Amino acid sequence: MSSPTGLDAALATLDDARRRHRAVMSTSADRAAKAVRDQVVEGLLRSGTRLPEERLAAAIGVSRNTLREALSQLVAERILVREPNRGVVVATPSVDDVRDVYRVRRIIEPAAMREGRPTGDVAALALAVDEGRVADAAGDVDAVASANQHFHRAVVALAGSPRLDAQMDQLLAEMRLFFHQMVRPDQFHRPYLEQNSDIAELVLQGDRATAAELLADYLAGAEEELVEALGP
Amino acid sequence: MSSPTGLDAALATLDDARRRHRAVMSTSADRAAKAVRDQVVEGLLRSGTRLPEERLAAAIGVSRNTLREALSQLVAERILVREPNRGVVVATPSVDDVRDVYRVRRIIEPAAMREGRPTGDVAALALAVDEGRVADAAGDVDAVASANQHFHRAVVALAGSPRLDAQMDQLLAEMRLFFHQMVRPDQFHRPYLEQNSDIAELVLQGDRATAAELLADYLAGAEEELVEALGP
DNA sequence: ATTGCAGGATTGTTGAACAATCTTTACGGT
DNA sequence: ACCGTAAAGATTGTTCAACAATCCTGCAAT
Repeated sequence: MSSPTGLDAALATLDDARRRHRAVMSTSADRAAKAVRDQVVEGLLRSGTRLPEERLAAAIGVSRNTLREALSQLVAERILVREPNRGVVVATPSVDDVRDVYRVRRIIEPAAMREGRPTGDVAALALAVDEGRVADAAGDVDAVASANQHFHRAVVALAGSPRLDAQMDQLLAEMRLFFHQMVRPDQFHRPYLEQNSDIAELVLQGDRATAAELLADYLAGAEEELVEALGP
Repeated sequence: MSSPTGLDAALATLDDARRRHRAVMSTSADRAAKAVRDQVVEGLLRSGTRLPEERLAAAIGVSRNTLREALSQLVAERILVREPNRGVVVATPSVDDVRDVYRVRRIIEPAAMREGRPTGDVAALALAVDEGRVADAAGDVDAVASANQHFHRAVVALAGSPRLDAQMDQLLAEMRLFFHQMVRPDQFHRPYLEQNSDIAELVLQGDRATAAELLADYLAGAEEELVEALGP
């Protein structure tokens, strides 16, 4: 089927490039969604703030119709909440939300770890651990938080499942909302550096079962700490 | 805080009614999304068919802008696929998709079963089993398929997790796409009636651990059968 | 057969419009 | 001063019409 010249391969490469290019550009609505999502995740848009369509659209440089599409997307991601006839508001997660997110994480993360398909990138785990160490040494609290999220994303990526990856990304975005609502989030992530390191070590040694168990305990502890820091 | 008259309760009831009313009506885009989703799930819109915005919008009785919002939602649900500058098409699931959906189901369903929170409705399981028996007795193949889906939805509902429920609904919609692409889907679901019954029995007896194990095996078998029936 | 090129169709995106609904302000009664 | 209410103003939900960019089709020319 394939030609003797390298043509087929070259064509495939070009096709890939085109696909990547389109993925980068994406639609206007996706870019708008990303813009808003980033602001929320970054903590610039706090829980409870209302988002007026007209002004927001103008700020992002997109039409109100397009923005609307973006906002619907974010509502589906549970980052925003729609209040009929009153617009969308940045979600203010309840304790129930924290418990539910952790319920899902406690199921997905250890399971993904045990799954461990060849597609899964083990090195990414170690990388995230290092990233955390560097950030901690530099005293950059936000970077430590980011590294921690990268670690957990890498854990789920071990399963090599696009659907799990997508859901994990959503859960991590929700987690950012939790953090921004904590009273004193400063030192929340730091203690987990050590545990991440232990878990990565176990995975590298091939002992996924104990790694998964450790991770489960870890998550249970983190959940309680978060509920504590959030419950009024 | 509560008044001696039943006023507070009455107000709360009215508020509930309003909320329900709004949930039923929802937005125009949500209704459009449901209309298209139903057609795909029902099998009236087959994999690969292109969906022209103008005609579709007219058919549903909604503006092109609103339809667009609905289509984006369905793309996010993986029921449709967007081909840039060429519109949306009903997704044609690959074997990889089947494997990934089952990978997620094998993780989520047994875990939800083990979770077993008080919120979870055990009776719903038995109900779905009965529904399947009735449908089978009536020789209604589609109804057997529906009952089977209700069973698995009930399994996940045992965890009492809104987020898991939402994901399961998406996965089940994707499953419908798989079925409609099978060569001979007629007798696919029937053999699972028995297994569903066994699992429900175990759960009712409180032996969730073995129920979960049985379910996991069941899912692994179903996956292979589906891949077989789909692989060209 | 393949290439090049008009012409038509469809998508991506915008802007303006309008009814329905919310919010605010101002007003008048008590 | 307090309360409810009515008018005014702002915002949302939704539609329509438009237009550039892109894709598809058929046809002619090589």
